[in-house]
Amino acid sequence: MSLQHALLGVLEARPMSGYDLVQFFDGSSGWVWEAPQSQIYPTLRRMEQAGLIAGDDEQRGPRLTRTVYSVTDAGLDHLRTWLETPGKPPPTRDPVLLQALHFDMADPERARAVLEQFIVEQDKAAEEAEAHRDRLLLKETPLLRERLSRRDPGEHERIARLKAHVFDGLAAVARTRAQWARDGQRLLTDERPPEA
Amino acid sequence: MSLQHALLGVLEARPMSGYDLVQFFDGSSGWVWEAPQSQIYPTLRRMEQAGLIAGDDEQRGPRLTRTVYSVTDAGLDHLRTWLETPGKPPPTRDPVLLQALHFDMADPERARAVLEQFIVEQDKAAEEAEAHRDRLLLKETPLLRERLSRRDPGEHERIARLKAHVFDGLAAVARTRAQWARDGQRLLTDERPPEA
DNA sequence: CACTACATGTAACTAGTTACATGATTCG
DNA sequence: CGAATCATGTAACTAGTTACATGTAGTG
Repeated sequence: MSLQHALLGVLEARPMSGYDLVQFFDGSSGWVWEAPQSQIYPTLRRMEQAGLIAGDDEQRGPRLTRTVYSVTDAGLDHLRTWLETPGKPPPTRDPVLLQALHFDMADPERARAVLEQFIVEQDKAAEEAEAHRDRLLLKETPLLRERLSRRDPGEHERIARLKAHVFDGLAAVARTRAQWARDGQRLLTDERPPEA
Repeated sequence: MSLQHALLGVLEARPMSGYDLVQFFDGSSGWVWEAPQSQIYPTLRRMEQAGLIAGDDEQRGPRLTRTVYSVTDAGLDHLRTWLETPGKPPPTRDPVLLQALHFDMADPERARAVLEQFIVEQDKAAEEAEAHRDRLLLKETPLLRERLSRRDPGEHERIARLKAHVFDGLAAVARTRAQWARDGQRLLTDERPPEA
């Protein structure tokens, strides 16, 4: 269950409440790993029981409490070990490729429209990933700043580059997929003269 | 649940038993959609109850029966409708990107090794997808031949190109990801002189 | 007769989705 | 005082994973 690793990775930058983490993973900024609110709270409690994180209760007003979680040494070990362990590839299961696989049975115009929406999504995802990559390279994002504040300044550039590279990958894949879809649109409607 | 659509898509080419479908989706040829045996049999029964497929019991020897499923008209409608319906993008949840996001906390050599295995996997996946794409273009694969046998010969070339294009996409994404990982390896170990 | 392929299932589990539910605090 | 935001949960469900379980038929 990689949600645990995702949570550890974020909490390593800065201790946060469940609510903060929900904003991070449920909202638009759940960049590399998305998760709904209903998954996060139970996971946090299981992680606390497992000793990976420690919760600290803070008073916010007379009646409202929030629990701020931070990564324990055991949690850091757990994360580091996972990080350095090659994983087996997840099964390929891509809805849009599955659709495209049978586009010969579909109305070409409707199939084009399916790809059109896909292209818009992928282009948008690529732009957002590239924008975030650039912000990381400039060390402008709040979370990266918090991370770097506890690291040797000599490492800052390398860390920023490594983080940025992930979003570069996200963008590159999205661009590749968008281009694939554009080629598909051409194939769908291409009226080529029968070959000799 | 797209497994249903995947099953309909395969059964459209040729009626098959659960066992045949298990070979197709569980084994190495589960190209675009992978699924384990334990998921396929129950799904087939649910689809039969829903009227999407019809099972025909065949005797294989005195005591062994197999059920051969074929797509019903309702199943074909269901598939076609889904095919022409744009889907919302699945949440991004990529383990290797999540690992890479925190490679600054890992031993560079171990992180390199994680990427190395990933590169080998992606290159292999790309090669296999490209080989399959080529077989499809030559109309050499058994399933495509069965499909084409019930289609107007004038359509054959277009159908083969559309199917092949899906595997082209699979390959392109795998190549992109492999290249990303290679760039990551370079970043991990790059000893650059501090900039002026 | 042993081995492989054929053929079909179940049980227990983990992960993820969708929807509902409740109340506190802050700001305008 | 109303709205947005803070804050935390639960219930019911679907999808997917891992492992176990059973027996038949064909081939050498």
